[in-house]
Amino acid sequence: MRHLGRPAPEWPETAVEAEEIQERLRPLADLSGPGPRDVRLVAGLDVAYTPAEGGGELVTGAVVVLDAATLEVAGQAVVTERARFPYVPGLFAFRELPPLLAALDRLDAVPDLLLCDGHGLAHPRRFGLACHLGVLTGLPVIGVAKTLFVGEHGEPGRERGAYAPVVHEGDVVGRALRTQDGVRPVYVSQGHRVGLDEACEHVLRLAPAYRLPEPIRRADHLSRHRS
DNA sequence: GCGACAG
DNA sequence: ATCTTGTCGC
Repeated sequence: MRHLGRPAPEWPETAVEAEEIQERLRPLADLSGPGPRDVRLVAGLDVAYTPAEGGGELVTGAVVVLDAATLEVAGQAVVTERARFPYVPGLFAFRELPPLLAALDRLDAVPDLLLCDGHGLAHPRRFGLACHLGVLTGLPVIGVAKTLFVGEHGEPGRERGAYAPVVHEGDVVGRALRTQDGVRPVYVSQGHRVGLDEACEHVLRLAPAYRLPEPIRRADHLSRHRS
């Protein structure tokens, strides 16, 4: 899938510049549902970190594509490079985007849906990694995070499938979704071209046995073994 | 002003 | 994210 990620023409030097980019791209995120009809290939993305020789750090972006029906691996790609931005809460897309876009470019087939670790709409400026990834690739993206970043929510029911809306500054920005009975919920938020209801349905269907959806678990494992 | 803060 | 062993429980 060549040319999905633009050859980064401008990259922020400061946090202020990074925030300006988020503000400028935010309107481009499509938050209208429902989203793609028939999803055949789903990709999970994750990044692992490694200290680099002589200072700095390396980021390893991994993408694992699964057959949405059987959950069997249909493709994968891994890319390791030097981190281009420091970790700043709210701006970590600028750390993970480069290796992820590079890995996506190495895929043979274009996925119908992307699942990334981290938030989408549930972000201080409503433009987390999932939204940024969607705007840059044009693909439908769902954000799945392990911890709450912004907003608050009630305790979802104990059973798999139960959920509670995450509200931030008066807006519903996502959901705390229980993917397995009795386990901590994951935080699902819209990234691009997928409705919230549909996003939760996809996450639930893709997480038949563990807390995190299978595509993300596979990407997590791949990024570690190759970093 | 102080602390907290996706990964 | 990463640093880290065993251990309690299903």
